[in-house]
Amino acid sequence: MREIQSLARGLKILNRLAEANGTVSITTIASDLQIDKGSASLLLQTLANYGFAEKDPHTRQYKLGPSVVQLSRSLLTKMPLRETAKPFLLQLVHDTGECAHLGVLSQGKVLYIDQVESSQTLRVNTEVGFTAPLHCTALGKVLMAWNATEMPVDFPRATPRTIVDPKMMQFELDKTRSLGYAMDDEEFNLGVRCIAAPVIDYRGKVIGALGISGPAARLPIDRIPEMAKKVTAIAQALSDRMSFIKQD
Amino acid sequence: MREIQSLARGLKILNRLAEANGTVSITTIASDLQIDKGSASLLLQTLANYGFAEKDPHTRQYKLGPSVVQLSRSLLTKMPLRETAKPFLLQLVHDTGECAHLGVLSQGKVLYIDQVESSQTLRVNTEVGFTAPLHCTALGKVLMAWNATEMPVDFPRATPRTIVDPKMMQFELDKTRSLGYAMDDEEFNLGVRCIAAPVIDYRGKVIGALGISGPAARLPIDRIPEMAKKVTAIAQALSDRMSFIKQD
DNA sequence: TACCTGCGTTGTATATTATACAACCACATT
DNA sequence: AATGTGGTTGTATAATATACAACGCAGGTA
Repeated sequence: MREIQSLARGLKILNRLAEANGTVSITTIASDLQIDKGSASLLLQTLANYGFAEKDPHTRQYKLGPSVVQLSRSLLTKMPLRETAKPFLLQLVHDTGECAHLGVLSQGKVLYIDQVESSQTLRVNTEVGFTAPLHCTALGKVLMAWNATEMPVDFPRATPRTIVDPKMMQFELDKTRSLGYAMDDEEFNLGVRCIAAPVIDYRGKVIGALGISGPAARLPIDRIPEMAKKVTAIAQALSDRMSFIKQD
Repeated sequence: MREIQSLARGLKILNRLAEANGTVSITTIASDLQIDKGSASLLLQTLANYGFAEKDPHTRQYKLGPSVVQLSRSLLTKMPLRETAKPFLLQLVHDTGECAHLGVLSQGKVLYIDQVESSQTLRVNTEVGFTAPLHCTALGKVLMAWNATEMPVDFPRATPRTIVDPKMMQFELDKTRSLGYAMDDEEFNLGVRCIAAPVIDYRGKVIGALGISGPAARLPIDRIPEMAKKVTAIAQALSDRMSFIKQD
């Protein structure tokens, strides 16, 4: 597998800009990514030429440019899974009263590609594009359970309840596969529980996961099976629908 | 201005993937962008390694990868203009009953950064990321009027009412500057009128535009001044607020 | 089934071009 | 005004992207 170095460097810079809080200086980028200051300058200029980065002419610092927003829209609007899933997410919110998510694998993480909030809260959809670790989210466990290659090497702790032992995780994934759904029991955010189930392709491949999340108080352990039934039912219905979509 | 060729090629490929409908083959990309088939293959592989492109293993075709969605979210959630503008957009929708937009300049086009739909329609925010030509949109005229460098060379016709003559456009921009707002009189979509006003920085720079759009029937010519007053009032209020934001 | 065609990948030699280094310049800070 | 930090740019070098060609694979067709 050959890789074009300068392109790879440019992409790494984009990721670096994305994880920064504000703007970033060239020297910071250069030292973080171990590349020459002058080379970094050229790469940033190129990124800026195409709108992928933007330079504040005053501070001479860089940040992400607007082109990435265009690309994102292009991807999201053409994604059959997302388009198809929308009504199912709405239905799920209606059935459970909790907010619903749709996620896919991206670079060893869960990428949230759609979300429907429960009734009262009318917050906008900024959570689209959010990424979370696989091992401490319900969506992530589902994606791991049916994509063996995607198992991360370490499981950093997010809360006291996070599963950090690989053996325990194996057990957890076995359970997920046999039950047909996964749960996140305050393993990512304290006080929040999630339940997720797989979305299956026309080829039988797990291409995504959908689920609900809510405060632990509204999702007590003894109600989990009942709620999980609703989640798996919707996921199954969506999978059935997806089986007609040949594309991709 | 030096440009890193291979990075530039990679970014061009991303744009090419974005404008495609479905997936794209390597040969198509190579011939469209006038690059060697083998080189294109390497570039695509590199893009795929970082999640910026995705290869369908079956058809061997490529499409955009999920990383762009992450980048987009990172940009949008950290954009002070967008965060600050939200309540003003909501207010504008409340005041006028029409749907409101917020846009910025990107690569010689208007990029829609946020949108609030009027009451009944509950469509999701997929229009974020949409781009339109400058010369036939109200937002675009505003951005052009106060950014002299951004004048495009040609003005392709979108509807019979599109202004295609550069002289006429100069007049239009003069009018925009003196009135403090711009209008799109069915110049982009037949039956749709828009009104937009500038959003101004703490430095006095026009950093964006906000506006409303609605069916011509609800926005007759004789009601334009009255509606424009509401738009400019909100834009002014947002500008005042933005004057406290030093960042960027 | 066998052949053919079109497409993607990969090996390799070449020279293009990215890179590192250093000098220069612009700011900001003291 | 002087000093230091950080960005840009010129230039020589060699690393590396590139083009070309050969190979392999899959799909379609006879």
